[in-house]
Amino acid sequence: MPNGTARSLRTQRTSTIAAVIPDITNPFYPAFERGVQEVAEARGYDLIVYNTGGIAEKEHRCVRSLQQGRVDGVVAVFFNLKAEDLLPLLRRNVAVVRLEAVKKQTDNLDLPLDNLYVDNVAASWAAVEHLIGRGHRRIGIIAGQSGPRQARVRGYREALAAHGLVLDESLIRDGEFSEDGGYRAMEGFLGDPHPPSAVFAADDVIAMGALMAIRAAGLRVPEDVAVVGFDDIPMARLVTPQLTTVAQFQENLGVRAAEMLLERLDGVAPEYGRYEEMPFELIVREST
Amino acid sequence: MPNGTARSLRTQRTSTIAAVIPDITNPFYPAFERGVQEVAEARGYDLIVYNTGGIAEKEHRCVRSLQQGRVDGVVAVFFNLKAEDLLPLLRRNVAVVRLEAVKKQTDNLDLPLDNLYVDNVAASWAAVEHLIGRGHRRIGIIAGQSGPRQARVRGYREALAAHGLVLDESLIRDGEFSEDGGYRAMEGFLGDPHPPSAVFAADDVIAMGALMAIRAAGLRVPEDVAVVGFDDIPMARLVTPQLTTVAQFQENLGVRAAEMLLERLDGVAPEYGRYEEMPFELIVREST
DNA sequence: ATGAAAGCGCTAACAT
DNA sequence: ATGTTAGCGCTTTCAT
Repeated sequence: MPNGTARSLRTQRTSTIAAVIPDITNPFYPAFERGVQEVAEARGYDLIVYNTGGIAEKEHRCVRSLQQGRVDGVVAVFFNLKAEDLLPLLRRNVAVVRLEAVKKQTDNLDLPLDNLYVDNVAASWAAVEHLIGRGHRRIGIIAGQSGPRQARVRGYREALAAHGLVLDESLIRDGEFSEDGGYRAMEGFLGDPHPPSAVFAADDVIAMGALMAIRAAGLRVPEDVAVVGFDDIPMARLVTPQLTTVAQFQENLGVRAAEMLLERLDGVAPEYGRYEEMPFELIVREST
Repeated sequence: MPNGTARSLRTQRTSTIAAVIPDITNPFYPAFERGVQEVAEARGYDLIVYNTGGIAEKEHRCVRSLQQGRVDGVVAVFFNLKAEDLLPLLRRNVAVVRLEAVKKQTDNLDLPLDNLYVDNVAASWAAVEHLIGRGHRRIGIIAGQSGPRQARVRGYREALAAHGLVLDESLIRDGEFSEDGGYRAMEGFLGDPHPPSAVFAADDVIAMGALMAIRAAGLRVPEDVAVVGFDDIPMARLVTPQLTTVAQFQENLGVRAAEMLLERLDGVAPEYGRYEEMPFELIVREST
């Protein structure tokens, strides 16, 4: 049985890739990781996983660790790092594919840095438009705090504007991307003199918390308050009422990201970075 | 920035450990992985993750891959491998900690192989006894197919016997550890002339499927059929009705397993393998 | 075809 | 204290 370390030193290839994600206990990521792993494994690569908590300092530490040459490439979901922060990796010839929430035009056209993204602005727009179509006029958003937050709030704003609805800034609430954050934000809404009749939760975990808060207040979904989520995590169709949400097919995302990475490692990728858009789909269930 | 590969070759240490799990998309494992990672990261170790699908052939392949000396130690949940299958790793001085479903007395007393286990027999016993205490006399089990299946069925049998209930073999159904498996098995029960009034699902994912099948049949939980699960995955308290289940605190499990591994890597573990028992707790919610 | 040897980038031992 | 060197186990080149 040959020694992999020695082989790696000699060949300058580690047969290992890294997945950098915020938090594996957020139900969005297991399927993503599995997607990455499927293709990695099929091609004989091991997978190292980093959890950054979506925290800038840990993301930086992660990049530093990856500079040690322990991996051939990395698939990453960064909430804070910019393309320039990845330069040390690229210079060391470590390939990088990022999962993004929007297409950033200015970012990295001249770097060999690939990007995959779901158009979160359009997706949020679709979610909010669905609510408007159901007759809602007073629609709140529980927005999360980082990562895709900005894109999703923007979709919300644009959808309202497009339909001539006034934007009430008090209808935009922040919370963590956690059930607790969703619960508390929803409690806040329900304590208001004019609570919204529908709420767009920036992810399904937040939506779960919102659902619980609505039930705890003795109200009904969707009759009293309608709820849309984002991500279509496995739980979404298991709760009562089943959650209307925006699917972004996380396993596919992982598969495609890993494929793009391997294409680059195989030297068959274009010289400069690609931006590849991936589909979303509004899944209408019972909560709206 | 020093080259980690060269350093590893020289020092014979990789500063990497592996977590071997069946499937990260089973909601039991993300928290376990995170527990392992917390302590690994705190001690400067990277974490490689393998998904085996609980399949014997992939578990073997995994061991072979780990023999290449890419890791210092491994935390593993094997469904098929025995202690002897791990000998190649131990001989290569790769430390191993297993998560088990029972204490196997005969297995590895003379190997430097550590084990962590939750007493699945006692835990299942507790779940079934709870059902009996609620007045149920005809109790089914949906048992899964591998891994902890055997221990959980044994707890079920022993609890029934201890309370003088006759064991009806037709009340033991297999399914995969999946929502689908649970759904189909529950459908089967409901189609019977004498369906059970309560069902013990061998894990929470199976229980989710059972819940859906009961609802689809127009019946109510717990009035028509009571359901207990196993694991206390995050979903368990989010479904309606909230699921009664046996918690085994998976993040703790991951933390302790990683600690045991690092103790061995630090040379402060006893020469021969340890069996360490971890607690479970029956969490009574609304489904029983 | 088979075999010998150089060297990947480090660290630890040793010599100065 | 500082500098030099051997060698970890492989792969690949080059010589036979």
